[in-house]
Amino acid sequence: MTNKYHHGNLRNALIEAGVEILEEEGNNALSLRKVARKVGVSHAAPYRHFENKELLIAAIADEGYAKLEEKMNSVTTEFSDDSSVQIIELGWAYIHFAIENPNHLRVMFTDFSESCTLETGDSFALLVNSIIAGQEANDVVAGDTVQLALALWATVHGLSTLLIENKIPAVNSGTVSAEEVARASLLTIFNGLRKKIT
Amino acid sequence: MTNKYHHGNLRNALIEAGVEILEEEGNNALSLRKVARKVGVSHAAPYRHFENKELLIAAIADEGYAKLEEKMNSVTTEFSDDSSVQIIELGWAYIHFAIENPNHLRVMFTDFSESCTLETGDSFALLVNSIIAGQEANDVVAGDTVQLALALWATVHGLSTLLIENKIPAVNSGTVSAEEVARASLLTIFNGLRKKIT
DNA sequence: AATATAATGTTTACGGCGTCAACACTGTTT
DNA sequence: AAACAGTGTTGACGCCGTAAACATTATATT
Repeated sequence: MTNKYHHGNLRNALIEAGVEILEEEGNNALSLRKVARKVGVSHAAPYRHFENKELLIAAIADEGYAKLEEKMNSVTTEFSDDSSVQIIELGWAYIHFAIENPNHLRVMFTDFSESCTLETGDSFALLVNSIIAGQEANDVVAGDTVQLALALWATVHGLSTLLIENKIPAVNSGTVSAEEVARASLLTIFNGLRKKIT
Repeated sequence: MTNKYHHGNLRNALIEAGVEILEEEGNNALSLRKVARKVGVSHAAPYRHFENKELLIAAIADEGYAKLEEKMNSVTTEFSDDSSVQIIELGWAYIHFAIENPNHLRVMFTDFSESCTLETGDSFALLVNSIIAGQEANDVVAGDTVQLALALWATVHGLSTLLIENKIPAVNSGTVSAEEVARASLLTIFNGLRKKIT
């Protein structure tokens, strides 16, 4: 075990090293050889655990989905008493994750593996449940819940990518913060989906 | 111009070849050397016109912004008599462009050059103007017009990326078409921004 | 028109990359 | 104890981005 010809947990070590390189040096710097070097293993060793580079990246993406889901889970319980607040905070959690881990999010949504989708995972279910709760509380408008969730997800995801790709000039120039833009947009969209309380 | 030297219009030829490789073989296949080969020029020739690969890609991205803007321009005039329809069709034009040129859109929003943003270009202005028209027609809710436009843009952009990255299972499985999902989501969001006419 | 100069293209070279095949070590099964 | 499957190493291949030195041609200067 301590003799390092056989590493022991190489697969996980490679994923972890990959995540670190991704976050510290960016997408372009992520190479199989660099990951191997970081773990202290020969350049071909990763091939015993990943058929090719794309599959290592897919595993890194999975790590991201898990991290995001964990975060959204904790937000769900934290704001469980008000479904409207919960929906907004779920959106902000997603965007905040993107801002803090831009390269990780990019990988999660650049990967070809169609198996990895948020909608098939549990994170999307959290959003759907929040909306159902909102509808039951007679606050969120009636309608196809999944359709509402998909539209909201698109908004949240769009804000995330626009922010991390620096496509919003007002944020780039420092006029407003990313969070301000994100929350304002979320409220703009979400208020339209609420029953007007006049 | 001073472009008629050895090859002729090499700079533009490189961009055009790059766009073709991008659309036919995908992002990963786009290399400076392949572009040079396609144009029939030595592998170092591109360096007389682009300082590095990233700048060629930036030029390709600019090409995409121009194409998208052209499309949105024609939609604007085509649906100039109804601002609500106009807004929806602008959104659909954007998403349709993404679906037809997924790799091009990816490049437009993966590029680091912060100079290229839709909001500083004319396309965003088209959307803003449509919303102003909607507000003047007393159909779209009052409020910060740019804020409304940004939120709508985020939704449209989010739908575009989710669709081209195959992140919507119902579309992947063929249950519904991309256009159906896109239009339904657009209407869901947009109806919330309209004054309720009951 | 002759020549100088700047613009453009080529060749050669370097190190990094993804991947493969052949080989080496190790833990497990027989 | 021997065979085997799993895991890691070494070396090789061709492709890549990039840089330097060189070659050619268009334009400017005389």
